[in-house]
Amino acid sequence: MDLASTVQRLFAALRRRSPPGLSLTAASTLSILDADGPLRLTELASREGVTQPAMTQLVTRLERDALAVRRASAADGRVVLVEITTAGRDLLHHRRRVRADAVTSLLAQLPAEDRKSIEAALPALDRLASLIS
Amino acid sequence: MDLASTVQRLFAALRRRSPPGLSLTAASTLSILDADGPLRLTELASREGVTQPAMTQLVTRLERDALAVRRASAADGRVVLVEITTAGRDLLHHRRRVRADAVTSLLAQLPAEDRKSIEAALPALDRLASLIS
DNA sequence: TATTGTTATACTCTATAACTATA
DNA sequence: TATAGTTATAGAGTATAACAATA
Repeated sequence: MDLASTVQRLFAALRRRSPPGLSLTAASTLSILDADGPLRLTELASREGVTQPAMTQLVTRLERDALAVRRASAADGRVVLVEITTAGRDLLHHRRRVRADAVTSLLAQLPAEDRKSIEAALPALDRLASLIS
Repeated sequence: MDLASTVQRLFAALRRRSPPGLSLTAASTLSILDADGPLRLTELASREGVTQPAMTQLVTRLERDALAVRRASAADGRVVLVEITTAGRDLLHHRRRVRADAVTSLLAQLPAEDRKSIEAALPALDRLASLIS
């Protein structure tokens, strides 16, 4: 029983219950844009750990779906600033709510002591995630 | 701070540090074959939560890479039995070891009480994962 | 007819290499 | 020349629909 396998199993399960229409990377990128405002494409690619061409295409899809827009930088003509739209924000928040509800209802099926230990470990797991990023 | 987001962040981080050469679904499918022996293609698809055509293609890739083989069923001529090879088993175990080592070295960077609470929650998280599948 | 699996087709997502535009 | 981003190309991975073989 190791943490990596457990995380993988949990994630695979979550993914299967996620509403479709937004890939993992797309959702994660929207989260960053939601939290940290307009960002350069290169900065986004670096934060997501994907290549610049991959981010170009992802942003193109997000823009096609009206979830984000490209803007020019006044300071540097080469730079593209990516910004989340209201529709993007709405979709993101809706997905989060749906997913959180699903997890909550699953947790409710566990014994109380299991819930308690998971809840107690959450801040530590969060710090672990921050450590890795 | 919710569990779903934390799991997603942990998984994204793990994925980025995973050695290449085996996708998430490929690794997960090999795990099933490793643990539960030769299985029918339909059974594999159902356990992975993917469609039958998707599993056909995945098994074709695994077979091409010599990680699994197709076998005929003596009892039913329609059935394909998928079996992990020694090379598949070796690769799987190697990946697990590499990943477990990475997680261990990361956990070592956390305060002792964080490690303790994560360790304490692991069985509960495992049960949660089983619940979802 | 029902079940098992494959093939055909299309889309997302990713990478590397080559390119364009701006600094 | 260096940097920011795009385009070209290729491959993995997924889905739905249509098909072939076996039961």
